[in-house]
Amino acid sequence: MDDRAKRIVETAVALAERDGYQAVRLRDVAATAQVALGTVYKRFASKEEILIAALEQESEKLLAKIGKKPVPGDDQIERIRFVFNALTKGLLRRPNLAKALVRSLASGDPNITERVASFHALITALVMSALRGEAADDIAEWGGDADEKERTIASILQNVWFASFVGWAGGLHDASQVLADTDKATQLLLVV
Amino acid sequence: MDDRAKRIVETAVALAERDGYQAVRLRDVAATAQVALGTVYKRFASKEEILIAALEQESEKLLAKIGKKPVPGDDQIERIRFVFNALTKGLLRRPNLAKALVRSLASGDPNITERVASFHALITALVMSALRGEAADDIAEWGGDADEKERTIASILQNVWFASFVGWAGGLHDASQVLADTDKATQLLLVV
DNA sequence: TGGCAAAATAGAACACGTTTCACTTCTTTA
DNA sequence: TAAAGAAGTGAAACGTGTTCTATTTTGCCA
Repeated sequence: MDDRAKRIVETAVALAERDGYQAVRLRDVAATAQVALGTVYKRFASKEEILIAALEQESEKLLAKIGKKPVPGDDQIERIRFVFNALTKGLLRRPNLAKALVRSLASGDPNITERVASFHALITALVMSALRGEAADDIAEWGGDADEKERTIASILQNVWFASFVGWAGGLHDASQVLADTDKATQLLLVV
Repeated sequence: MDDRAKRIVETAVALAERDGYQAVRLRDVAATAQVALGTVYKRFASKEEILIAALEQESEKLLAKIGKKPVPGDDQIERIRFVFNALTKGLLRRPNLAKALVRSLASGDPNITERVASFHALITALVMSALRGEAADDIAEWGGDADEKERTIASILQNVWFASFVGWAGGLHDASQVLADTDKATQLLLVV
């Protein structure tokens, strides 16, 4: 990402953080990032793409923060809880931004499918690293031959977390419910 | 819902079905429904609301279709499979409409929270009726004192299904994966 | 039945995502 | 270093969701 693209994404993040999705007006983004509107569209095909790029950037930060060391916790349940807690709290620190990102994630725009998939893969890697007590950085690299059962469980938990997070974003319930939902699912799946 | 509102929703459904979310142009909806644009906005606060009303209508149809009789199947797993199969296949019959509805469901628009919640409640009722082998119509009424464990499992399965369905809508995977994901979760949760 | 309030209508107007265009400023390369 | 092409710029323009207004139609009631 070149300089201008970085400024564009940063500006979009700042605006989304302050006032949410609708406040990310591309004319404002361009003006604030000191760039012409045409330049924005040379870098990103749409508003959604800018926000997905922001998600990517935030994900990288998260991975940098918790991916280097093995996930802390004495058993699988604790480690899973740690990962989802970090993820959820990290997003909740800037709720407007989080809602905007969710909206883009769930927009169904075919142009961002690939990046949505890579976000998905990142969360899978995090959850699998928690199941194993390893560092996520190690897992992210060899996407291959994981234990089938582990992958299934990781995928289910990820789905539960995501759906519940979407529910939070839509005002269905508050943030603690997201962790509660994920936690219950974790317990039912792992205490077998 | 009065006559005009019905025509508006029907038109929106028809347009979404043919060409998806972006094809639901409110000027076209108004013209086709033989109604002025102002009338559309007197009935519905936004495009999202029209589509959510459509979802409500489709949900009622589904409930009318499979809610009267006890869910068929010899055990919980089979019955759960039946319910999600009916739901998924029903939506997939008109994939463009389904994607448009998902987009509205996940839009996070606070104005539709209540109706999103009632869709959520409907699916919960369906899943719980499958767990028990009863008719969903019976359960939908007394939302109250269900078995805690059953409610938890229903909620988890619903979340898994929804997240996977959003994944399908976003092009992450094909429709059979939605059923496969839900089915795996069902098995892991019920074979305890 | 005449009149009035509510609802509907046609159409203009506004906001913002997106596209286009004519022009200027860099960057590369011969 | 000059020419050519790539990238950037500012501004206009278009499409569509949403709002607003002036006018007409409808339904009701005294």
